[in-house]
Amino acid sequence: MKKDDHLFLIDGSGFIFRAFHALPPLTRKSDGLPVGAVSGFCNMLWKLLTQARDTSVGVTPTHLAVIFDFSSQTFRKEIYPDYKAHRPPPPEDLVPQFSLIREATRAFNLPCIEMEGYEADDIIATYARLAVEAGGDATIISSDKDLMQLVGPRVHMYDGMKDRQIGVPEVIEKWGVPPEKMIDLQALTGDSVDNVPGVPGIGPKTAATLLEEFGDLDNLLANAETIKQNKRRENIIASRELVQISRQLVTLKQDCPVELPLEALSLEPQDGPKLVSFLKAMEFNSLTRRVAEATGAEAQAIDAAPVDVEWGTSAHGPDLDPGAGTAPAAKQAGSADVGQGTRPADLAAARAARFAALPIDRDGYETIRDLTSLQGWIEAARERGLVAFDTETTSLDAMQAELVGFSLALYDEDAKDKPVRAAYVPLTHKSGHDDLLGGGLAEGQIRFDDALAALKGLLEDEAVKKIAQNLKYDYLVMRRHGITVKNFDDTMLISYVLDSGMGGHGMDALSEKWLGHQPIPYKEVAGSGRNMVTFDHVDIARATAYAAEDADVTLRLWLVLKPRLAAEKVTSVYERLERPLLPVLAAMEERGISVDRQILSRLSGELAQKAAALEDEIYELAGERFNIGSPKQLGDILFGKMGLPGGKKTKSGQWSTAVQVLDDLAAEGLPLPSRIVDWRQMTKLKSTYTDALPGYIHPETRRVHTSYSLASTTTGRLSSSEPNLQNIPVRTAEGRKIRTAFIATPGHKLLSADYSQIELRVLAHVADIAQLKQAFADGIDIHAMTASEMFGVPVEGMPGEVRRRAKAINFGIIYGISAFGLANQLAIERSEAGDYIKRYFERFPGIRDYMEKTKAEARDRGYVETIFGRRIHYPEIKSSNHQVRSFNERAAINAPIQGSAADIIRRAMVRIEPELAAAGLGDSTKMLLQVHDELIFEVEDAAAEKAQAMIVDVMENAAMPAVSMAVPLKVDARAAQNWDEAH
DNA sequence: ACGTACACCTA
DNA sequence: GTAGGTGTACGTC
Repeated sequence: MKKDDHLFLIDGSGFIFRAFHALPPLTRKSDGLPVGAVSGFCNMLWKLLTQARDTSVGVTPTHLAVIFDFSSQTFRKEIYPDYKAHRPPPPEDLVPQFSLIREATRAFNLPCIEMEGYEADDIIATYARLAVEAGGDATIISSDKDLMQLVGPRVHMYDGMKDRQIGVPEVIEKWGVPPEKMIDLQALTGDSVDNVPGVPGIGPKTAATLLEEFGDLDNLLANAETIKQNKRRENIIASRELVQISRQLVTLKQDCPVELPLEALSLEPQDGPKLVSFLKAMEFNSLTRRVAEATGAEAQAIDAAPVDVEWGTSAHGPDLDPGAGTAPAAKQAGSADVGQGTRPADLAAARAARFAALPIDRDGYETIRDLTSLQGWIEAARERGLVAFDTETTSLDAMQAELVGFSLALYDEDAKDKPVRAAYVPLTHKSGHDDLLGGGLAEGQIRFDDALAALKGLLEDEAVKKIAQNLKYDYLVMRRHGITVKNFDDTMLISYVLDSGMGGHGMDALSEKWLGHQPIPYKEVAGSGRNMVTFDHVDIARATAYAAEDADVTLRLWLVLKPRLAAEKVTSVYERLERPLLPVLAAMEERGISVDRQILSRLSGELAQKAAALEDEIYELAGERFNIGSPKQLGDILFGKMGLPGGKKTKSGQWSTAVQVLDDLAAEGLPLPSRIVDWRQMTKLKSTYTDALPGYIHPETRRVHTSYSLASTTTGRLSSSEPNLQNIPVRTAEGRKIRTAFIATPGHKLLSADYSQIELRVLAHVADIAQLKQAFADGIDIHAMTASEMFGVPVEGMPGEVRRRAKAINFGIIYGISAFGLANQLAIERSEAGDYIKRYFERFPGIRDYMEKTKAEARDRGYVETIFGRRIHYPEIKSSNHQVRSFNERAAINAPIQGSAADIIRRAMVRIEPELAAAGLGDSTKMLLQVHDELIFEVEDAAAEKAQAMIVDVMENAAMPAVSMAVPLKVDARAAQNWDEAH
């Protein structure tokens, strides 16, 4: 190679992925072979070979090579085992294209270079260096930022898809640093795709600023102490060592022992017939024609080349099986049950130690493909009386999900090295790919009905304990096939009872926490986004690894967690408040509630008209059109352009346009803020409710089925989602109209029963406040009583404003009051709010004592308790950060109150259905919804009165006999045609 | 496609 | 001041 020679280095691996995602899907016509990326690749190569001078590269190559990754096992994994650890498998349609692209390269008569242990980027770096040393130039065909560190006066990059040259100025423009500092920048920011660690909170912009200021990374790390921003300084200092590793990871190796010398990359003339033969085989007709014309080959006379396609696991291509080799090495095993005593605490500790040490063996999972084997597993489960169970389906929505398969796991106590074995039973996996027929059933699956019949016997067997994670989901799926799971445990609920406040209770989090094991992410099995497939299109071997692992992990979690319930004395919380609620909620979800589409549609139209009219007024008043829904644009108009007073900033420095701010401006008589507040209300109601709710109407049941989460609050409350039916508007008349769309079926009524002031009653009970207890016993207006005590105003003829303030204080107490918060709520000075609180505590010293006692308990034990023994942990209550500590203190004060109320309604919910059934109301009265202190039923007209009395009775006595409340619980109930009138 | 900020609905 | 979920805008991968 000599001066003026020009080497093109094509990043083949990068191109494959980019082409696949950027280009429309293309398949070979005759057999559906996916070839979109191959087509893009061939077109680009041809263009570069024939017209490079006419593109923005502007030169014709004299040398050219296409470089590929060999495998993901490179020297970088030795430096940092997690490097590229989270890579999902390539999309199914891309797999066969890896080998095709290599064949394409050879068909073009070009060197195809890959080296074991090195990434394509390293080889490119090496050849670029060699070319420059030989006096030539190099152009790298790629847009990957990882290669930008190589850019210099003699080395350029070219983005073939955008026809854009990338030189030193372009790198600076995009990243804010010159190419030689790209390594430092990448080390600082890290790379989430390749799993290169960086400094948290530092992105490209911050990194560039820092490098500008300190010159380079070494200098930055040496002088990190001088950085002003607290968080940033701490993060950089804490990440020092990782950043050094990251620098090694992102630095390309320019001295790979390449086999081919530069001379071997010299461009040779095309072998027309060979190339045409390949292109014909790919059925790229227009390119075939162009190449034939240019090379003088007789396209008609040339046969399509035989092409081998590698569909499965290939020696090439990155991480086709990310499951392999990523299982953590066994930790210090220690002998299995040494030290195991008979006490639950010892058992729990020994189990935790044992299973954390025992690696998970995905290769040992079995795929059950015939009924006899399944019956064998079921028999084994019966012998043990214990089996872990998990379903695989087509949807996260249990009401829509189609069963695809299920997995089982069994425990062999005596098998020291392999105590858990697991299997997957595929049922409705599809064969083949997206062909026109949609793919029939894959072979080797048990007939659906036969498998379900066998499974039904097991799941409904009271003598066999079924263990699952988040069983409510599987329970519902099985219910829809006529199976009711009996005798179960749910590891999610066990964890929730044991460790509320200590992090999530999902399987991945629990597995990581207790087993030190990361289960295969769902994304890696089914893909994500545009490429996601439903589970029935996952290859059965992969599905087995994923599904059986879930059952395996669930069983291990149960073995670790279950003994802790007794050891930590919270068994009754689990057995009385959690486990029995699961079937109750499943039934409520399965029933759903009837929502009138027409009412919502009419409301939506009304809201749209009102919003449109307001929009016109707003644009007129503002003097220009803008996006009213953008707080940023709105803030700029109000406080920038119009210069209105009273602007406050949000914590990110934007103008606040919160309703409080706008209301203040509206109170000054300004029309614009008031229109905006109205517009917000209209569009909120429209988008969140009238437009969204109809989309949740189930196609078959024609009802709306929310999903309740039993374990996503810290306090014991439920949460509702998809849709959230716990936040349907009620405060304003406009909003309440939405509730009129929730209706009873003909011949029925909706019955709403809600606890009156339940949290204040709980407070009166737990804090033992004489005046409060007396007031509730006498049925006095509690807020008026509070106001009377505090301000010495008689209850008779009390001004509304006085009562409103007392009410805000009462709520404040429940929320762990602060002067800051109360001042905000009442729009008064902080000092005035402080005075109120002081006066309140003078009148109700017992409340102050209770709060101090609760905080001390949280500090001493790390948790607080509800009156039924539910524990809520506050691991950060001793934080040295004042804000964090105060927040935890307020939450700890609130938790026993909110949580006890939540426990009471849970108890009511568990009891209500058996009571109704015993009274012969089981068929006529159905519980549908729970909204924290309210239960909504659908009841036949004739049964409404009797049901109402019974429901009120159960709810008011729900704390008994576990706790005898020092104040009565009061429940208001009403039945009507819709939820608005019933409430 | 995904995450965060903001705003706002409920108890 | 407690506990949630969702829609929109907007920035980044």
